[in-house]
Amino acid sequence: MSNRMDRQKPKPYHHGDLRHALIQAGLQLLTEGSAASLDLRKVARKVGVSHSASYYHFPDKQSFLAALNEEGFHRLAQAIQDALNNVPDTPFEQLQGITRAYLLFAQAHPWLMREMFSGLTIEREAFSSLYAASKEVYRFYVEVVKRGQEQGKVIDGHPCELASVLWSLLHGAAMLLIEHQMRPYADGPTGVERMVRLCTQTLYTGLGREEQGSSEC
Amino acid sequence: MSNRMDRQKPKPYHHGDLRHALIQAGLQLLTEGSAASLDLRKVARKVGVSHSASYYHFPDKQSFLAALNEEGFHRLAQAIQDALNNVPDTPFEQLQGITRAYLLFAQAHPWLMREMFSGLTIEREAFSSLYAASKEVYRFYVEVVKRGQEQGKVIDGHPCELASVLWSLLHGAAMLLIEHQMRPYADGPTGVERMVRLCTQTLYTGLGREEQGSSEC
DNA sequence: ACCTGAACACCGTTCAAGT
DNA sequence: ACCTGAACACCGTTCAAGT
Repeated sequence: MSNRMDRQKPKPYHHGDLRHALIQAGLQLLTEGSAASLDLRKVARKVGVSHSASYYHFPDKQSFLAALNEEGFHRLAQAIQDALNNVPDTPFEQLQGITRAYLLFAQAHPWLMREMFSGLTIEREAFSSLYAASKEVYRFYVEVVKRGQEQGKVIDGHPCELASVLWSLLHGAAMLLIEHQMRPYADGPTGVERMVRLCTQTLYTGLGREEQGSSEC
Repeated sequence: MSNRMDRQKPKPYHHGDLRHALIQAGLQLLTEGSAASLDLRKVARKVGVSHSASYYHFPDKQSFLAALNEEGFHRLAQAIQDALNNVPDTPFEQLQGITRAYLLFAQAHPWLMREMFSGLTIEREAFSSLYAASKEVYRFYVEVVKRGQEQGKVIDGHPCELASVLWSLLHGAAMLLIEHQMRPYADGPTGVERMVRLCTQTLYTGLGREEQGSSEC
């Protein structure tokens, strides 16, 4: 995304592109999971640079975390995009694809997801580009709802509102999943797939039913 | 819950029931919202006690936070209980009641909710009583699903699985709500009520529809 | 323009010592 | 049994100084 390596890496003094390296190291630490909350000095150490160096690129820790979150949203959006591209253009399949992408992403990057959505470490409102990145994800939900409505397969209603409900279910499922709050049926890859089907089905047809007759299943 | 004040508050040396006072002060700081992440020394200061005093009651910060979370889950369970008691015994009403209780609780105690579900500050597995407290909340979902099934108003399926989906939607909605991720239609009390209806409706009848004919609404 | 090193305030945790 | 005070390691942030 950033255009900093188009020059042939002059490596002028100590580090060619420190800002980028810091973010990368931060994401790395996040995947290693050692991060209760990211530690600026540890990140600097990992990059092999003085701890005060980062202050040239980020005014404070919160800004650094915001940059991490932003990258996280970009990757999440990419994952969703890829999933939608590899799935038939029917509302149900799209819904299922987006659900699967979301849950698998969360399972693959639990600490990143926690960082992105904890609400503890940064005020999202204060960082407009971060807000934009999160909207990027949100847009997919709106798109899926809209296309479903055009095909007459999704109920009427303001697409943004319905998209919010959709996101809510995916997000809640993702978070409870990585907090191991829905064991044992959601452990491992097969468990996730089971959860995907459950969520999709619920989103599509709901939990209630009209007919009172009992049916076996 | 703890039986420490049945003696007539002897106030023996400096503080009669420090453990309880620390938790109370922590919850207080959480409601004041100044808490990016709780600060043991600040809590001690608020209680008017030395910062090392808390280490007699909690082995470390994480244990203290676990106690806070536990209290949070108890309060959440209580709020849900109250809501269910004041609502007709039909599955739809119960679903709506539980949804409303969850969202209102989150809106009233955003920092507590973030703390409880961030997953950043404590490992929930390590604290069995905390785990039990969260199950206390989970049980309500299972109950609602089961009763709905008994009345033939909820689809077949393992109650725990369906309850997980239910919790997912509520939880995601609550978190996105307090992160202001679903503005503008969910600001203020009327906005929350709108969200409650949306979530309940979606849970009950889903987003999809079979009939292709267009209907105005 | 970009980075280092020393310095400061502050937090989590420990431990010997107080009542 | 319950609490204090000094002490230590470590983090976020600043600032004068280096290249």
